[in-house]
Amino acid sequence: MRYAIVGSDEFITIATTRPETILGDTAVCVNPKDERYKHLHGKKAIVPMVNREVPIIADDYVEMEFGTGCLKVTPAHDMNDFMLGEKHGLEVINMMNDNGTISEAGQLYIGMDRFEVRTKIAEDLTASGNLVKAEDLINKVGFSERSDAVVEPRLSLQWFVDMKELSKPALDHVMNEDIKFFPSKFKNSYRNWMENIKDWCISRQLWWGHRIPAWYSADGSFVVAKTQEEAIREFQSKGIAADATSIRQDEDVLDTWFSSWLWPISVFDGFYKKEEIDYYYPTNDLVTAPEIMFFWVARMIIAGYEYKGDLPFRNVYYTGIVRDKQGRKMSKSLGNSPDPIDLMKIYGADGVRVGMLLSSPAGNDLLFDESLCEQGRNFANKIWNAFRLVNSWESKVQPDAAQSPAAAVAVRWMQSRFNTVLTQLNDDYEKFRINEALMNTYKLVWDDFCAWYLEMVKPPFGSAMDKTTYEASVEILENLLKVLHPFMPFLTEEIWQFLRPREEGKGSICLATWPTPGAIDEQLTKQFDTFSEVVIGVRNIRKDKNIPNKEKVKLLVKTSASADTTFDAVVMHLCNIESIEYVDDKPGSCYSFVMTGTEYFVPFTANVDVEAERAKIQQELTYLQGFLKSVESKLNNERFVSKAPADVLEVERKKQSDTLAKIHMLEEQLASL
RNA sequence: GGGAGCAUAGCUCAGCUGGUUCAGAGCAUCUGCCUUACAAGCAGAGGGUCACAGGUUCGAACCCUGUUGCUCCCA
Repeated sequence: MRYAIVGSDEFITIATTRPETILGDTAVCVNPKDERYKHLHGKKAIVPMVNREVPIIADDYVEMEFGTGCLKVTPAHDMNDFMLGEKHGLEVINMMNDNGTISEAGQLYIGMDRFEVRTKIAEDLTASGNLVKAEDLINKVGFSERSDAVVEPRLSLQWFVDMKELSKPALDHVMNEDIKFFPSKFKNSYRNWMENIKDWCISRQLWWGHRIPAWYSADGSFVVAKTQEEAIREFQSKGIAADATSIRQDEDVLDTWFSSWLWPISVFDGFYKKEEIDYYYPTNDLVTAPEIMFFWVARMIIAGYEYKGDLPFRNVYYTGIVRDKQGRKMSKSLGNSPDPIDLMKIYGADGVRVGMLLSSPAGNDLLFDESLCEQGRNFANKIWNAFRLVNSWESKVQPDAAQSPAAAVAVRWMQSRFNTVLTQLNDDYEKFRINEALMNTYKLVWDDFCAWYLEMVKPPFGSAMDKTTYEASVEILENLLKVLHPFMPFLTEEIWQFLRPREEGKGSICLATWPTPGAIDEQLTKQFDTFSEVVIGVRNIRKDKNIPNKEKVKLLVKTSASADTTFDAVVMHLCNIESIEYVDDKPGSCYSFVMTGTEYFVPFTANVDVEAERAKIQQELTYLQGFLKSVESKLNNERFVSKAPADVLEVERKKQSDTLAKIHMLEEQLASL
């Protein structure tokens, strides 16, 4: 469109996608550096159709390369134009009604819809010779999420809360960690928001909500009051005439967060009653989504300090957002959320719960995948089967049966192991590493309890179970149920009830106390590590050499240290070994494996492939020699030796000596084959 | 436009103060097993240029700079 310049026959051309808004134009703006328009600074232009004279102003805001480099300014109908208007003291003409039709202030097309006017005004501009060119282009237009109407910026009167002073304590107390965020990375965006906080617009043009308690009198002044009667008294005390017919309440309602920010207080009815809020406030943990950190969390903290003079909660745990496999947020409107009830029918409530939690690291999104629920169900099934096994022993218990050495060490180890993991779990929870707590619980139950402990104490087919081991097993399982309970409330309750008779009405696992870690036997832990490697070593030999599990084998041990027989009974039990013998000399004709300072031998059975044995040992040798080389190159590096701390050096030297010893043993073996 | 964050195995993620074999887990994959709690299971195995390019350091997935790609929040 072209705008005539006052006092000359020159025109200035401006591009717009909303030509109807020229009815509200109050300036034309160019970039001060733009040579094309320098001579126009301070002059006036005539807005077409309404023939209003408006100033031509200069501002850096205008991009010279965009469009014609010349901007029409409509402060009432564009946010950036509004800012220009404030800066340059421009007139504001609100040319649109709130139903999207042209208002009286627009002068022309009054009462017509804005889209009709857009077409009509193009015709009229053409007729008057002011339309230079029309072209199709694609631009970004906002649509209402609910009604799908095109959003039209329009100047309106709103209520704001001055946040500057109000928000200061909320920033400080999060920065100094009086209130902790998990994960802490959210402190950064919180600080950025709080340091640049804007006043809070609290009025909304909606039908439903808390209505703004502001009242206007006939002369346009206002008061804030709880009721109409109070408002009238308030007006009268100011000497303003007011009665029920002459005053009216603001029709706007409050932003939904304006009640939510009081939630930590109002949930205890804390503005009116003392008893509950005095007991509970401040609470411990708030669990919520990071996307409402500003809307809700920040404002609850602000309100807490403002109205209670204290923090509302100590920790804020931000969960991830559940997304579908395409990465889209799961939402009701998209309909991409699976029905949890259907999932529960397939995987069980606990299975679905575990599946979700397994992959929900704090602050990261979770891409929902049904296979996670399947994993949860499998875990539940595993626990149930473990219970079935322990439970089956009840009838096999013989009071006078002696506890086997294997079971005795297994119980001691499992108790110690439980305490180790429990300590870890407590730390995980302390740091809100919920999914790690779950994974550690999962491994404690599946690997330590089911795969190792139960196998170690399981009596051979047809044998009796002794009372000591049975009772220890029940107690261990009870403790496991307690740590599982937060993740699998239903299953653990069910088993809890079956495991022992419980007192009517008082026997729920919900009422059980979280276990406290007992002693950890470090020595036993180390012995177990060796033991488990021996078991794996024997299993590998059986597998590689096709020695059936049913066939008993012998195990020979040659060790430079004194023999440690703590776990021997368990090795025999788990690997079907008829005897373990400690020998001084390397036996011939054996399969073997090596661990630090100790060699293990299983005598050849039928069908030995000596060549294959040799190749295997050679392969391991090659690897160890390469490793030794890398360690030694480090140790031969003078700069490493002189600068690295003593303990790091010590570790490297130990690696060197261990490796040398291993290589020596393997070479001997190779020679003896 | 302003701000924050992320990039490690096929997938989802750990890796906390730079230092225990050029990296761990779960799932998935592959190979063997219906071994008396569990095949929804058991025993094993393979799989990685830690986005890319520089730099600092005796030593970098980790610290610094740049590049690329992605995500979120605000206006």
